[in-house]
Amino acid sequence: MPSQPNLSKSISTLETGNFPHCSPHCSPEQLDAKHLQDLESNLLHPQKAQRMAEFFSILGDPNRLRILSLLATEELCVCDLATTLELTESAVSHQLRTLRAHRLVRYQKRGRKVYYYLDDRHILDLYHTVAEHLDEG
Amino acid sequence: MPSQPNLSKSISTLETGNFPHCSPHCSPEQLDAKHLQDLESNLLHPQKAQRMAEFFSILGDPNRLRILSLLATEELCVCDLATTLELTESAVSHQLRTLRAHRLVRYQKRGRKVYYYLDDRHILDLYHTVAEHLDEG
DNA sequence: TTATTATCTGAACAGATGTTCATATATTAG
DNA sequence: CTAATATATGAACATCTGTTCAGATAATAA
Repeated sequence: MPSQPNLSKSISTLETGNFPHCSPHCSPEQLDAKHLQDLESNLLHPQKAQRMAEFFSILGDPNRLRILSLLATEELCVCDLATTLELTESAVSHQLRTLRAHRLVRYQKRGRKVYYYLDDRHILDLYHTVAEHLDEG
Repeated sequence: MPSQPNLSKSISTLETGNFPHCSPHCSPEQLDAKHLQDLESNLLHPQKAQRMAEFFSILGDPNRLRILSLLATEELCVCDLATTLELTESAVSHQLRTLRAHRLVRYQKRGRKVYYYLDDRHILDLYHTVAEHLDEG
């Protein structure tokens, strides 16, 4: 079962999009206690960072992304995915297992075939945001 | 140098958010040539999938995410990052190298310190989209 | 029934990844 | 100048990851 933490609040301070580049922090002295406390209030906590990292890691594989790109259009069975992607059925099955475990896809068995389909449309937003990022020079 | 492909067009078919779960595809026959051609037109091509996967992989490490969460608030030098995150300066430096190589952070040298800051505010959108995803039960 | 098809799974293996350690470079202090 | 500080870097190492392979399960076909 994947964990479902609430991360929105912990990153609320990031929402302004205001980056103080080259702010007056040129002091050669150490981090004082107050400043360090400020920093830690904005810091992503280890557990949450871990969960977010795990999620991003799932999208960090080209074959998983290609599987998702196919499933975004229509549901497909393992053998059709394998044929289209030119991968072994075993490799596809292993990847689908990962995607299933993290609730990115669901499946429905019909006859001896198993049809997979996207479970989460937020992934499309991620696609688009990354696409935007990569579009910029 | 990170590549900057245009991915928007190739995923334009994903934009409807319309998932034909359990569509009339129950046929036991093979993929015909036409259907396979349709699929391949929506398929993320290997090179593009590779680039997107590399980008997601960068965000797929908890310590890199924690570095970014700190830099989202203010620029910081390596030693301050290391202190706050309780990592060695070497580990932080290695991670910053990765973030630098993929243009997620920039740096400015002042004296013997090197101050890093976020280079890309799209990362905040990614944060939020993932947060939304993880918020759902 | 047996044979075939579709999928799943664990083990093994190779390749990638992140940290540590030692060392190098560069800047400032004394 | 030398010493100390801040960062960077390559090698070594352990761990993680994705694929292949062999074998297991389940459903259909003959």
